Amino acid sequence: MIDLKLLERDFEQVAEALKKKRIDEKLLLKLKEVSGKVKEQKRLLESLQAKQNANSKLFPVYQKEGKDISQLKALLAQNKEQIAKEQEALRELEDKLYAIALNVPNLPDSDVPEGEDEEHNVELKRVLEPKAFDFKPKEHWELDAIEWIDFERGVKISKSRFSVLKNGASKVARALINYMIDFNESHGFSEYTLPYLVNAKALLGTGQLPKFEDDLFKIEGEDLYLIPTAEVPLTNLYQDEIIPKERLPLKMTAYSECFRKEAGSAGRDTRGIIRQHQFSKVELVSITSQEESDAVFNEMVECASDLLTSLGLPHRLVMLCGGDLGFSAAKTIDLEVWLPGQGRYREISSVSNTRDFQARRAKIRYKEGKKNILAHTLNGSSLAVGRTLIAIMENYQQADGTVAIPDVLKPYLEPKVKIE
RNA sequence: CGGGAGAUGGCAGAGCUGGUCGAAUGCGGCGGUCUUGAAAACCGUUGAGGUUAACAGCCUCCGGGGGUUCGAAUCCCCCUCUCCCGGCCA
Repeated sequence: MIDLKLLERDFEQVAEALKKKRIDEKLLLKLKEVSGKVKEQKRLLESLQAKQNANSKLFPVYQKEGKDISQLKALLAQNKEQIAKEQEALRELEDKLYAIALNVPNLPDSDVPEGEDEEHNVELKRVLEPKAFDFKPKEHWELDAIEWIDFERGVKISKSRFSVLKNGASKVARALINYMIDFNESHGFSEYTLPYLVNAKALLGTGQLPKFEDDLFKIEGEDLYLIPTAEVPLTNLYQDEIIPKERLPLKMTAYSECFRKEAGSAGRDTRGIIRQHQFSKVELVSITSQEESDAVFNEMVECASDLLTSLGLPHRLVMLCGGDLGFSAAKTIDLEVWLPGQGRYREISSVSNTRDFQARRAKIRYKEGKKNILAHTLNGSSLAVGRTLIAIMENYQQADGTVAIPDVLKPYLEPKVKIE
């Protein structure tokens, strides 16, 4: 949630920043107005409550003195009625406030480039040269000689956009998960194993709800949803907590399956396993003080980039422009891996700093001296496992249709499995 | 899924015959005295959010929601969660 005090104090700054995310100033004006009304209503209600409290305390005194209390009683009964009325009014205003406020995205950082969509993202750097093939590289779903992915049977037992890995793909995917987690641990992230089902409060905390309910799989009759990313359980581990500052930054990593309805993705990436309803991912989440979030952000980007480099996968870093930035993010750097079959770079990781946006929703704070301060939360895919698998398949494919294995993965595939 | 007990401040744990209770006490934390230093002992301090120039005052919060009352942590109803017993199960 955005800072309503900032909105009140410096409307121009907020409006200017959110222009990058194409948020209409009118909406913000409305928000400011409602926020002001809430405050005013609260003041009114509180003065009535103060009166009620003060007068109620007179009862034991009057009784001791043997005074008549009937008049006082009548007075307070009347006041009570008014309190109920004003309380109802306040509730309505607050509902209105949250209905707007929870749907306003985070403010982009000042260094986020302007732009409509992904066309305007800014490439920061490229790492590793794509290697030259002396044959025409195939796309991953064309490498059918090795029988690594079974699309038809995945659909048969579930529905479209579900698939089955087998043979070498299963082995490599599992090796990747272990490798990534070990890699992250060596960079100071500690490992967690988490629930794949979380409640609405958690999803509200990280910003998936209330606005993006359509993208989530919900369990019927329960207050539970399948997680769209481990970011949700990981970040919310600390919801409603006040963390001593000395314990920051908290750096966490977790493997999980991710589940997304991808309601708006019809027709895109329908072939292969680029875009699935279920996919594996190793995630990074950090909770930091306000001062150190930039430094940790860079560490996370570097961690993901180095991981790709260690796997020998050419990739580039891209700074998202305002229009392409996610709802909760103040700043995002995507890592795009080179897919020779497609002949282009495709997103494989995305690292975001949400500043205090999620922390305000989830009430994640830290204590500095006597003060409680909203933390900064950051998240990033270490790497999406399925897409990494694709990248390995396409970048390491041989002329005969088999796939070589990156050296760093080999220890994770012992005892040797036959990969072909 | 059935039966029983419970949910209070960082933790433990009183209060629950309704009224100066945001809440005793212990532990922990912080500050101090003492000490070469530390421990012990002693003194003080120590929940969160909002309003505000203000750590003055005021309001809200004793799992969540609703009710009774002038007044509720305390009484009533609903929900959720936790623990114990049984059932089922990896």
